[in-house]
Amino acid sequence: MRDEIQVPEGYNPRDYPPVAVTVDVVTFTIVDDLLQILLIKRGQRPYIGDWALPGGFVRPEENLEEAAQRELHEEAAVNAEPRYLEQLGTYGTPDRDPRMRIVTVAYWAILADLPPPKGGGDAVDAQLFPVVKVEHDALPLAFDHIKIIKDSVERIRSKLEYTTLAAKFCPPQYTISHLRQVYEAVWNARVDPPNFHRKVTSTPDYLLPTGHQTDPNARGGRPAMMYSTGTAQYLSPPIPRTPD
Amino acid sequence: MRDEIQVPEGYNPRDYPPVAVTVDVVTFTIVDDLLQILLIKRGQRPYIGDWALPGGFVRPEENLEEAAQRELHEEAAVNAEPRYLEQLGTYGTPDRDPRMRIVTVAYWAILADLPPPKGGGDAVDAQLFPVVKVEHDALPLAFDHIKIIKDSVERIRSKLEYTTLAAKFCPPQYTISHLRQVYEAVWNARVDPPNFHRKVTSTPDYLLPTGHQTDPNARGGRPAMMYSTGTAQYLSPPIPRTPD
DNA sequence: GCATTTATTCCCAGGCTGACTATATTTTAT
DNA sequence: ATAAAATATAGTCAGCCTGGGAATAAATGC
Repeated sequence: MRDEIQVPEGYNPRDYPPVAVTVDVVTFTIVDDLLQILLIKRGQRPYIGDWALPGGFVRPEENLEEAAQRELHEEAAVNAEPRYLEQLGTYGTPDRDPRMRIVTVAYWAILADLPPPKGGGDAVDAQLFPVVKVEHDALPLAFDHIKIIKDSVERIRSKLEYTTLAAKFCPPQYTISHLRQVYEAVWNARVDPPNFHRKVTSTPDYLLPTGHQTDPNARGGRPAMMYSTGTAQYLSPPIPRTPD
Repeated sequence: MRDEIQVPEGYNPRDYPPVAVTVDVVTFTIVDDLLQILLIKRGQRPYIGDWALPGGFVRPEENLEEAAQRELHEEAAVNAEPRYLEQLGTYGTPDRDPRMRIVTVAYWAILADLPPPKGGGDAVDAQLFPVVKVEHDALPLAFDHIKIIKDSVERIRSKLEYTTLAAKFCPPQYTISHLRQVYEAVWNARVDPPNFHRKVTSTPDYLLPTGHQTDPNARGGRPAMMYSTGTAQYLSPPIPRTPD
């Protein structure tokens, strides 16, 4: 009961079903205390004029992850290296692209301090959108990208519970309040400052005191200690979202 | 700065890089109180004679998940439907297959009561191997399948901490001891019976008392209550693995 | 100075946890 | 039949952890 398409020993490398492989990237950043994602406006059919995730074909000699990074640079005109890049999952419903069978490997990335919405000089029409708006289906999105986005949002929200990834949104030195604002933006919920302070400082090798104080951007209030990020990858114990 | 391989509006559907898409499936079952996975012996080059995950090309009209199920049936001669099937991740290093660029979408499945090692009458040489042996690199494995297997083992071990998936290994009615043995097999560690009992019964809508008692397979000891599986998907609270 | 703001430390009652003991109910050994 | 062993399940308890808040520290704005 062998697979009919099973490849015999001396097979012709073209004897495989015509399927194309692309990558798409959900890029998260925090602007105006809101979790936002980067989308580009489609300039061609199908879904012309709709918003889509940056993405494109995987080239013959590159890794999937390399392809994701490249598309981030080329399609979204992002200069900075992503602070974090992780595979989300693969979406391959046969009719997800009307042109042909396309299987896309989705990635999600954390990019801090994304320069103000690109597209200024380039031909690239890239723009940031708050996740809360996209979640609300308030934007025309191409293909099955709404599903990819929703899956990635759930992933990052969940990962903040048990990993130290929130620090990737922060500059090299940051305060615990800054970190807390990351959590509040990603979870779109309030987090109690005293308890948050206790929790993040309880994981060893996570927040390294720099000795420096005084938040330069302070707008009143007691100056905060600044920290840099240690080697810890996981929070112990986790910081659960309140079911709210 | 557009992608050179960017597809123009009236593009030729063949203008995409030659990449093939396959699925591979890691099938978990418990035999002899050990977590085991199903592997098939390769009958052709490359890696002839080595063990590999069941898998094959995705057909033009089928979903990735459908392809995974089909390969489980065809390649591994498994009759039963998997109790659970989940995408693990996609592996696409350019040289992972020496013949051509192959991107494989890996799935993992739970299959209970897998009939004794197949291959009796079929030409399929499929066999179960304890995960502890495979983890120990005690088996010659094809391609990058050792990595896929290790990733899937970590996934299932982790998922037993916070989901009700362990019950998928059990028959329609089962005892809490049976469920505990699933945890012990998957985690390869001892679990304290009284505390386990308290923990699994604390999640609402998880274990439904059937009223029936008497474990038919009992070998001494007080008979246990039998339960069926409710609708709960997640454990609240989770049952953490002890770091050992 | 005094109100306001933010950071950080303390406090505490209640819940939960792991480790353990105790009891119930069966089979197996003698 | 009786004891011993095996298994299931209930109970105990000290210590940890948690969320909620109060208290204190240290700055700015007026």
